[in-house]
Amino acid sequence: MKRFTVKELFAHASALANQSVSVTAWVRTVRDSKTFGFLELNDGSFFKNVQVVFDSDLENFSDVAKLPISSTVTVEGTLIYTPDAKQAFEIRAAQVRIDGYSVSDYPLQKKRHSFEYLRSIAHLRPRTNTFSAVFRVRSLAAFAIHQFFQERGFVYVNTPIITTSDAEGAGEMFRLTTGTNDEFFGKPASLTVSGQLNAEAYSLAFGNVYTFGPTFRAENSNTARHAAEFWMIEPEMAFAELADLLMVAEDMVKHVIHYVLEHAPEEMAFFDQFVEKGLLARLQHVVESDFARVGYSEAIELLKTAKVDFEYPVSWGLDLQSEHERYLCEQVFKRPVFVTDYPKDIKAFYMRMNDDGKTVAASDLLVPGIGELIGGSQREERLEALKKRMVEMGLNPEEYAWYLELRAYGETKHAGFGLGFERLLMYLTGMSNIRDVIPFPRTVGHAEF
RNA sequence: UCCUCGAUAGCUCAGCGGUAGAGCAUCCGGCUGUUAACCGGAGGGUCGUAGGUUCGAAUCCUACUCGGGGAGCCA
Repeated sequence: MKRFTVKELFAHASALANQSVSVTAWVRTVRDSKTFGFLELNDGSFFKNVQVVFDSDLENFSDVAKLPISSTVTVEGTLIYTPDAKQAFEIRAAQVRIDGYSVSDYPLQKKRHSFEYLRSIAHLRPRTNTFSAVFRVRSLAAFAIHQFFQERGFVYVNTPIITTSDAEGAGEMFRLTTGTNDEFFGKPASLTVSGQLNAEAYSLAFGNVYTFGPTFRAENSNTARHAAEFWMIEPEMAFAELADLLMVAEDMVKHVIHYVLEHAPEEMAFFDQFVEKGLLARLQHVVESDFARVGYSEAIELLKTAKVDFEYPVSWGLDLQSEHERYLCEQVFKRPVFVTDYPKDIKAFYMRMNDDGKTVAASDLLVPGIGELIGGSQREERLEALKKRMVEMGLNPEEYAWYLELRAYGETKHAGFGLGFERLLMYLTGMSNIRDVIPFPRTVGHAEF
């Protein structure tokens, strides 16, 4: 008898009507009465469960009826097509073989659990509806990102996880040690906080490149949006200006949304119903509308004239606070918004100075509910200007010798951005805590599992 | 790191000075079409830890630990 996955059964239910099928899966729930019962099975291949009807003709009827949740069974039976019932089809069991017993203290019950509790059993939570949906979407979104860049000729570069450059300017680093006093690499080494500088080198050879890999920040952040280990996508484009970069960023976000809506409709409908009401309408709106663009200076004016009492002051030269970012994208523009041309003093040394001498060609993409999803800039390609900025910001140009050589040997304008993959997932799924979109999250004080 | 809220049964919570409760889960029984099935019964707790106030503390006070939310840092 041919064995099918649950996904295959759902895909071909009408064609398989009245045929003999076999499926091996875990028991999600059992309901029984005196002479018959129902099993709901899931084998991980599909979001929905397959319903199995079994009756007292089975020699092991009472054993099956008492199966603890998450036991493993192989069912052989006839597929009954039931398009008018709550389930599209069911399997009338001729035989239920018990492959492996679970036990009655299985921590996942047939009820809603809090996300906090599920975090404490991170090894089991992928068996729940919510996390099954989250991590399938995570997989699809990762593929969609590769697809987007590959189709546009970007070269995927694996930038190093271990780095000895001491001040990439993107936060606290984890120091690496072998446990002895020797410096394995001859000098202090750390886990990377960004692949950007390395990606720039490759963009000045291949033109368009992107990285997609893990990133580490040793910051004592305790929020729903920060983790010590997360994944980041960093495209870098030669011969490109800030405006070119923003177009790519917008197209990429839309592509990923489109892809997951098309390839995970059951999961996305589940999020819309149980995680964030209105999610599908929100994403549809994003795909169909143009992202807003506003200069930092104009954004400051909008905030100054806003009829809202902000906790933090607004004035030109200060960085935008969370409440300001939220006001801009949620109240003023009601969609994702690129804020561009920030004051040079609140941005990194490598960002390209604008002609006004006060602002740099940088942009953050702010989205409702998440805050900063993307941070990017045109890079300073002019060797002397770059050196000048490094000195002004207290960096030693000698430590960036190879980075400066990129400018010396055929300088050209180029631009890139960093996208926090988990933040994108939060935006796609409506999940509100970054710890719930990473399989085994690492945050301050937490690296279990 | 700061602010704030919280910690009571396996899970989600109520009780807020006077002998510890509910729903779900578990176990037992019933039920011929269920959909987080339903109905009946049972078992299950040194009320986060340590100290204090009080005749008496889950309840009030202090410290600590852990967790949620917000802020900063950022992606």
